Amino acid sequence: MGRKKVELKRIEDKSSRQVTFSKRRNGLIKKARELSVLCDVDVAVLVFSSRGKLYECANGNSLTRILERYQSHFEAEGNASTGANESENCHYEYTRDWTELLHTVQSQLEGQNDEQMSVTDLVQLERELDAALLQTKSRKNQLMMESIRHLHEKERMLRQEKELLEKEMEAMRKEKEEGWKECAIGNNLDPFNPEEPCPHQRTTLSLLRG
Amino acid sequence: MGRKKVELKRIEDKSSRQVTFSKRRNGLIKKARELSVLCDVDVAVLVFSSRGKLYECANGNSLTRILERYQSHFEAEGNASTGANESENCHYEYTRDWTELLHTVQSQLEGQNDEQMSVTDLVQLERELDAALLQTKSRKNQLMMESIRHLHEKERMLRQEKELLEKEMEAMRKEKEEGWKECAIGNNLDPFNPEEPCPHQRTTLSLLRG
DNA sequence: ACCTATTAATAAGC
DNA sequence: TGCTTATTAATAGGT
Repeated sequence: MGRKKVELKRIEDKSSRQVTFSKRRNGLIKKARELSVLCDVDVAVLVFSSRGKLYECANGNSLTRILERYQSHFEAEGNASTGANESENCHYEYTRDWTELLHTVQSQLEGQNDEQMSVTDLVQLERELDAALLQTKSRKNQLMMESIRHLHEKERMLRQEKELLEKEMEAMRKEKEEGWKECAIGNNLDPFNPEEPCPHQRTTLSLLRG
Repeated sequence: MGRKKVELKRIEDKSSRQVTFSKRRNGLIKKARELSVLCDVDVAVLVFSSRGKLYECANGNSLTRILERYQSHFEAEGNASTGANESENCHYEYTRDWTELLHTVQSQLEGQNDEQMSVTDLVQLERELDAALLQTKSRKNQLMMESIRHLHEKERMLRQEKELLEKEMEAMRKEKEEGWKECAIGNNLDPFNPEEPCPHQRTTLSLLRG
């Protein structure tokens, strides 16, 4: 889809290859996003340029995305709580750790780390990432389950209200019919309705009866 | 790029969504393959359908190898003759019966395996378990999100119904008041009620009036 | 980066 | 699913 049709083979010219890479990479990611939104599915795209070790990803469920989200979240509420209780402190500590973690991973991915990390370091890193991931997933699940529970409760309440309304309505309908009947045959007041039915009515009815 | 421009939002009609999913998934994978060939980079695409099925496209080795864990299965169960190279077999629909996997793990745990499993075997086993886990999580998420959406819709409906009932009730209340008033001042029948109000009533009223 | 002629993807319909 | 076609979207090559 350009000025010329292109063959499906490696572009030999380095510059053109780089340009095409950039354009098509963006296109691919855009399309991945569209697919995930339109069809409501999870999509991940990873692109490893052989040299620069760049990587890209699309859609919410990937590890990277989750970690990024956590990072921004952390940065957003940065000055918020000054550690009132233990659990808040704990949370703060964790997110702080994660930010560091992210930086570590990032420099890893960018190859800027000058291959400093030993296998032991990497094992440790993996453990920490696993922990972060676990916590993230746990929190996500918790929120989703809460949401579902809450919605169920809401539904229950609404059903109850509706039922009540329907009953009231039925009662009203009956009462009205009764009322008409009684009014019609000259029985003045609705015995079920203790409310004073407006003095005028009482008077008028007395007159009729008398 | 079709007969009509489409909004970037979830396609609500299930059937259209499925069709679009199928088309765009193929398109995405095609583009991924083109990018990897033209620009000589490693690309991985993972797509989890709403039912948790995994479609993937991966080429190259480096870190992508992590994602290639699924490939061995297809080489195993498909015609192995189409071996060729990795990037050729770029598109799979991954469906697997996990029962076997579980049996393997079980014998592992029970030590009945006579520690036959080599590290290589265990690596493979880990990969397969990872895959199973991924698919399971994807499916779980899908179901939870569906549930939430559904509950929201239900809530909306119930609110609407309730509103309607309240309006009806208000109308009824008004009507009733009107009715009482009219009855009281001697206007016999409810002009809004076309139903024949039982002959007896009519007779009685006539007598009263006469 | 931006610009368009051109090709490629795809929405709708069958 | 697969095919067709009117349209839109992506992008190759140029600046």
